Amino acid sequence: MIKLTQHRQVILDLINESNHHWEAEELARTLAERDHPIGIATVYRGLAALEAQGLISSFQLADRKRYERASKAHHDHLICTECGTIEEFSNDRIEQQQDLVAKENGFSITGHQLVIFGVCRKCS
Amino acid sequence: MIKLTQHRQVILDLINESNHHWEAEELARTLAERDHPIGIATVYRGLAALEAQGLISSFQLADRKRYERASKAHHDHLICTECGTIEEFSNDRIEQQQDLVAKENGFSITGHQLVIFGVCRKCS
DNA sequence: TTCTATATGATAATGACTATCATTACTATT
DNA sequence: AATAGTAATGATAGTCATTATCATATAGAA
Repeated sequence: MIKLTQHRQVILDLINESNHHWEAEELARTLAERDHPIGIATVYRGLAALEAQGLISSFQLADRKRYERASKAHHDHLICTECGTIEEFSNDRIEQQQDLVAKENGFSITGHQLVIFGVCRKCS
Repeated sequence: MIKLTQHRQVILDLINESNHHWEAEELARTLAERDHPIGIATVYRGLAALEAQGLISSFQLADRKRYERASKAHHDHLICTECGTIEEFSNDRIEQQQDLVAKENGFSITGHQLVIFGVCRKCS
């Protein structure tokens, strides 16, 4: 049984403070800055445990994982290729078409990852 | 100026032989089996060069990149979480909605990555 | 208090990928 | 044919995100 230990609670609280998309190393650094250092291996294990319990979500961006609150409504991401800004969006038509595509291909859908890349307003 | 050297041509030919989604190490191994060993660093550099020239495309799946022919029509991927099968699909409505979502958020779209996860027909 | 199970931290290890550098290959020029 | 310049190559060291290992600490049940 996966425990929600104090360390994990602290990680979860930090993630739940905002809509930020956290990298593991970023979390470890921020916790250290707040006088709550947690070993990087413990952060990784904690993130895995929290995700397994459905308390946070993650998505892969290039070669590293980003973590965010699971309590947000389902959404996908827009990423600016200039400044790295991540914005969220939700689009029911896309969701419906994804379900349709899965069915048409004989797949029983379990999830998806959609990232749209572009240049944001500020970087244009 | 990026050259299309013999090594790179061999890599390109292998990728163009099929619709397969190749990992770098897989390419190196297959070339070695065909008595055409290419150093892994050379494979990586070759893949980067071929992609820069628009001759192949890639997408990131978990912690590693997959490479495929660029001559395919644009498509996205369905991946079976049981057996790992990758299938391709194209859906104009999703493409259109992505453009709309980008515009609505003030983004000038440059690309996207969409992966739908599920369980395929065979693994149900 | 004791015992058991799990978490933790530090660090070594892993694996995908890249940098370095001596050497080789390619191509243009003479 | 020889030479020069440029880039590619291969081997391997290095980088970095992540995980495995192991000694120790902690939590909770009995």
